[in-house]
Amino acid sequence: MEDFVRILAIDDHKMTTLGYKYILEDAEFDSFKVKVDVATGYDEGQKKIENSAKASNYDIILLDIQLFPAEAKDPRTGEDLGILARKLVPDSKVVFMSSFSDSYRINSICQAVNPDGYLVKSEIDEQSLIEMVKVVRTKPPYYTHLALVAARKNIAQSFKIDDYDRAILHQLSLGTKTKDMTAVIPLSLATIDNRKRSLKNSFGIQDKNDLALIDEARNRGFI
Amino acid sequence: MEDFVRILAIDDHKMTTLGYKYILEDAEFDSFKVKVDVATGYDEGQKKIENSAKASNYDIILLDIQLFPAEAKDPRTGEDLGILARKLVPDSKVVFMSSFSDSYRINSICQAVNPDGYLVKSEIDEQSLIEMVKVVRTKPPYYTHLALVAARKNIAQSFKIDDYDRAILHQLSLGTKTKDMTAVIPLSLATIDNRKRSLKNSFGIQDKNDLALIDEARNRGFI
DNA sequence: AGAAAAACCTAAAAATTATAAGGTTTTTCT
DNA sequence: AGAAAAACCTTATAATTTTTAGGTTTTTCT
Repeated sequence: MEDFVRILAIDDHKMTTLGYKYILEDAEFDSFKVKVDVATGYDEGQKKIENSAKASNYDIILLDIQLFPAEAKDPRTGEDLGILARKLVPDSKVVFMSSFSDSYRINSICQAVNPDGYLVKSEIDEQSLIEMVKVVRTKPPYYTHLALVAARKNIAQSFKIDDYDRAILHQLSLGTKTKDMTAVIPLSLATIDNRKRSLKNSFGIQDKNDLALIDEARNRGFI
Repeated sequence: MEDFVRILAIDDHKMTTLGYKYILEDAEFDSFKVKVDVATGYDEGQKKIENSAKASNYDIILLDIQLFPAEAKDPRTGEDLGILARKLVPDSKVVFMSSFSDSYRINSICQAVNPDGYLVKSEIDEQSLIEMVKVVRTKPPYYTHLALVAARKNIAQSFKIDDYDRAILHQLSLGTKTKDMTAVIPLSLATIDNRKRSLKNSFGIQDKNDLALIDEARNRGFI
């Protein structure tokens, strides 16, 4: 049996969508074949999503975030199309492809759309693109490494860690003694001390020592 | 006339130093040829720097920062060799090659050594390596793009810009209205207002509007 | 094991930053 | 051009953070 997975790829660079198309349509999947429909630009993408609501849905919608040249100042982004898709075709999986791994934007997108995938373009290659289709189809979500790191940063940052905290953690990880940090960080020893303590609190390791703090900070991706 | 530029490349991966050697010795320079001496690891590097002080100096010393495996916990880094070189052979140019573009470390290195070059390894290719030698020889310093961005960040951060400030700048750049930012940033409107004002002060554009703030933030690499 | 150093902790005063509640000026839209 | 909205600014109070000036406990070195 030959099942078809239908994908819509929206990007303002036609070459990019065609790249996705050729790679995915040529790829060998176990139990299905892929058919990729492409849309160049915001308006064409919007139309194809709207049409798909009336006819047969896409299985996966690939959305570039930046759909207008940076200098165009058009506020519409792939995020808006994602929201639209969620409303009109809730069964279609939505996957963002972005050239930036900026954690603010990833966070805002995750809150607004909760996508089934998020790929940072610099991390995409043939393998990961094919893998993404497999994962998103059966057990979403699929995040590339940088996207995951950025997303996790935001979750961790629900308690706030600022530049000073980061500098302290960084110095700790270098093995700088706390008393010598005043030379590098413009805060008093007491404050550095206080901040270390409150970091330990935030991390839930209040009665552990500096090594545990370094460990935990590394685990959470702050170092 | 065939002038020789003598270079010492120190890295704990022999393949890396050999890469530099073959690229630079094969390259065509206008008025000179290059001779690259390699040192694998900290101790060999230290010895060659010490010896060069007694005999003929190197023109350029290329230093990897990480000279021990990450898990080794040895606190000695290329930075220490840089400090040594400045003391023993002040006429040799010192250039760091680092795999991270971490702004804290770049800053600490710039303060301790004030290097004639800083290259982020992911940005190095044949052209840039050759270009680096030309620039460092005649009109240093040479910084790759990421190193420059990171270094500039630290200079700008002499007045402190924290996560909230960055979030505000980011929202501004997205075109979010100030009054709507309270939904995205956990601060009161008054505070966001205050912070925008003090950011303008810090940037020296106190009587300009939000557009000027976005511009300036972009110039300084905060957006 | 004992001394010295560093880490860890507390309390209170000083400084900074956030907020509330007003105002004025500028921009935007019809 | 005029109304409405948003941006911009001020002042006073509340809340938080930093600093100072001491402690105690743990770690490190001889």
